[in-house]
Amino acid sequence: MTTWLVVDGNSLTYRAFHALPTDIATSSGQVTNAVYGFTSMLVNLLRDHQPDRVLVAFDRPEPTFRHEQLPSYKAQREAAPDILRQQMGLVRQMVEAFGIAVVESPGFEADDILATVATKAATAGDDVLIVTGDRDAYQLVADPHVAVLYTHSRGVSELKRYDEAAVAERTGVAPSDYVTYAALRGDPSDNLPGVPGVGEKTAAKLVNAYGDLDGIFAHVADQSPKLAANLAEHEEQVRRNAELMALVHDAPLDVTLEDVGPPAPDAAELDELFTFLEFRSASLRERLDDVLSSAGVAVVPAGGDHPTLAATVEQLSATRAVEVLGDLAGRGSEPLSMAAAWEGDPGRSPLVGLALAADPDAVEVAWLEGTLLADPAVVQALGALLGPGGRGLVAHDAKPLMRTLAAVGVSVRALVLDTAIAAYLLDPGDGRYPLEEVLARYGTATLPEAGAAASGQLDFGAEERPPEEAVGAVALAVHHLVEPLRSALDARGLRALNDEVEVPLVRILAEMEHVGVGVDVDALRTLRDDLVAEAELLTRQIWEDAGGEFNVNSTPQLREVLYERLGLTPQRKTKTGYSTDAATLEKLRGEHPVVEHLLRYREVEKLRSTYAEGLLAEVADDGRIHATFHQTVARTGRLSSEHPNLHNIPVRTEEGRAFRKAFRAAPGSLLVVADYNQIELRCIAHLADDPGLVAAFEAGTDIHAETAARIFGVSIDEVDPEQRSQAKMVSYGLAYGMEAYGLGQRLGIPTGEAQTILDAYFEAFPAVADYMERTVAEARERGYTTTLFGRRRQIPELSSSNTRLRQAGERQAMNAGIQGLAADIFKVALVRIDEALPTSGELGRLILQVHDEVIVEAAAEHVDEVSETLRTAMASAFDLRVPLEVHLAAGTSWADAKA
DNA sequence: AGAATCACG
DNA sequence: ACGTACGTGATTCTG
Repeated sequence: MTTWLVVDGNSLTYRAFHALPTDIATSSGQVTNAVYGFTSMLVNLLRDHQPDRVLVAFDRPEPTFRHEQLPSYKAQREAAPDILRQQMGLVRQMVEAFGIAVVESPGFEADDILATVATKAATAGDDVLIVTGDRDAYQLVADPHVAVLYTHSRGVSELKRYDEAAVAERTGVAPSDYVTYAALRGDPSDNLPGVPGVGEKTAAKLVNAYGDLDGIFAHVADQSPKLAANLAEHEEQVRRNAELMALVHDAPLDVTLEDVGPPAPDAAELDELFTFLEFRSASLRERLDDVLSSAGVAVVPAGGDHPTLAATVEQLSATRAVEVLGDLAGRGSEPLSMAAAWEGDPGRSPLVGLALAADPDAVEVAWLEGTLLADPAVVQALGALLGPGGRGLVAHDAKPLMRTLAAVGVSVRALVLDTAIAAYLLDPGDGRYPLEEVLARYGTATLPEAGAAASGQLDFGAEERPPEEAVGAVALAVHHLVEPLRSALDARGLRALNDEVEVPLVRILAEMEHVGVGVDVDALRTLRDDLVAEAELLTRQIWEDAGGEFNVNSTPQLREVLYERLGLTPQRKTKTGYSTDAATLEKLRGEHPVVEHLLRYREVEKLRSTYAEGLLAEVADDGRIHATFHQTVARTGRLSSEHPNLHNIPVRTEEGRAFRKAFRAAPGSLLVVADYNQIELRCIAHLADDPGLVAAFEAGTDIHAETAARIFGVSIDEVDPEQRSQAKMVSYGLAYGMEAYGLGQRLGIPTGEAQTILDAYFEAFPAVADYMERTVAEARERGYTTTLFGRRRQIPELSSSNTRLRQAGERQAMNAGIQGLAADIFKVALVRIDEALPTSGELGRLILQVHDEVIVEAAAEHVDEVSETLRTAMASAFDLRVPLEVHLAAGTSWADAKA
């Protein structure tokens, strides 16, 4: 039995493009994400299916292309980003290097070729497997010899097999009826509208009741009046859809099918292409080698071999450790790599041990048991090796390691590269950068399985000892990544940001985590007890209002009570039903007494659970809270805080501020709080270089009044409070890409009025509008945004055909440059502050940061000096076209530190 | 695991 | 016609 593999090159490249982050790129900047995704999938297909005959079909648009008559279709095709079009050419080269037939037909789409080949082959009795990202191919499995592998909704790594039964299950109709069904439903991805009100369910029902379009339109009168009218009105559209969706089964082909054979890969050419495209993934390489050997082609080991990193371990005694650490300090200019394992949470639980590797080719790594950190001589040796002037250090996620070392008094000053942070800078993704994946993407070596396990979560149960060899392999892997990551950072202009900002910040954050912030536990307990009591009272009151007991914390139950039992007016809908959030309840205030009680309950419950109970649970034995600050989570470059989140401690209500009162300075110290005034708006003024906005900042002390005066065309003295608050809201919304609707909602005014205000703003500050437009255009072209410091953020949604997604991408693009620049400046400020404060900590120590605010615990007698240090360091962190203003205050608690 | 809600900048 | 402000993390409930 002959089996065919018939691949749709266009739709799969397109799918790969959208599934993978767009910055898979060569060091010269050639974007390769779609080529990579396609190649990886092709290799898997060849390996898993071993077809007798294989071909890849491509679109060949011509004026006669039958879709070209649709203006929307053509526009979409032309809107495809350049980086996708370029890659389509590379995909072809790749297919050719695999020795696979490339088939196209002038004036036909790739899927017409799939249909033509499938029909001919199946007629001859062959089995055909079609691989595509286009649902139209479902119609082809009407023939039992044909099955379709369709890309899973998430990208290209998963393919789902559709035979006749699977299509019927997915759509509710037989494959032979698919065209009729799809014509009724329409296909938004191809810009083909269907009948309004007819979705998948109705379309399937009509098809199954009346068979074909003629049957359906003959029975229009039998439908409900609304459906009948819609069907009648859109008959022409539906018939045209059907014509466009029905695949052509006799497209002229430029190959003879009998001549199509199995893949005949050219190993040398593939190797050259892989090298050119900088495909370094060891896993892809292995899969390719499988394909090459089953095609009977000798594997050419090139592009560097991929050693599996095996480490032999020297277990160090205390005396030997001092010796080895001393040796390492004295010899070699290469940085040292380090990896560690903990018994529990990295950096927060006892250290099992750490491995050190002196160079990438080392086979032997040194292993220090965690217990050695109790030995003063070992600690001193570590300090000499890693402290100021010590040998360079690289690690993957160095902060937990530094925190552990800070706890024994070693301030690690030698870090030169953190491979997790480098990966984050190269492509800030989901906040997770497992060493294995970084290695697959940028490296030339492979981690053994145990090492992979160790690199994920270096935490092991009490009974299960971590294999030292595995941790050692991690240290070697980190070493192997130094060169590729450095050149990748260089190629993208990220080296300065990495070396001068992110890397120095690691130790600063580690020490802040280690020092922690003091809290008044008794005060928190009192708050908790009061809140618990009030929450109980409110619960009873709400039950009384509602006429029965229910779980007030349950949104579904509350929804039932409010909108069904009590008959309140539903406002907004969420995915699951009517909303009950605070904005909704505000609007329902007058309708029933329960609303008031609910609003209060929510407030009390939030404070009780998240802040009272939540913070108490995080207080360590030393009476302080030691949060973890994440440097590789926020896509904009901001920091985040976890366990607990110290970035969202209440401040906006008096009651909430009680929690800030519980954050206290140690006896003899004060908390000095320094925050940037309006940093994001100042960033906008700088980036847009808007003369009006710059002047507004230079003019006076009240930026919102200044802005209002310019928007409403009045003098600064004539600005009324409402105008000022409207101006303030516009300024805040600006950085988020707010539209008139959103502004109106927040100001409680109609969208039209909000639009008038927005228009007036952009008329007063035209360069701001230009900046926003420019930013989005540039991001759309490149697929990513950059800050002034070069920080990148991929925004693949910008090329989405889904309007909602695309608009969300545009807002992200507008925001990323602004929030990101503010974050960059803030991080520089932290580094400057750390440089300016004596390392002894005798003046004060950084303990907290909240996006634009830093808190230093300062010796009471040095508060003025520390304040000046903070002001200077922060104000001079970066030169904007407007001054960076710093607000300072000091007090015994976070709440008291206000001026 | 995801949704809803809400705290912060 | 639709959806409508960016970025985080914690808590609670639910299927």
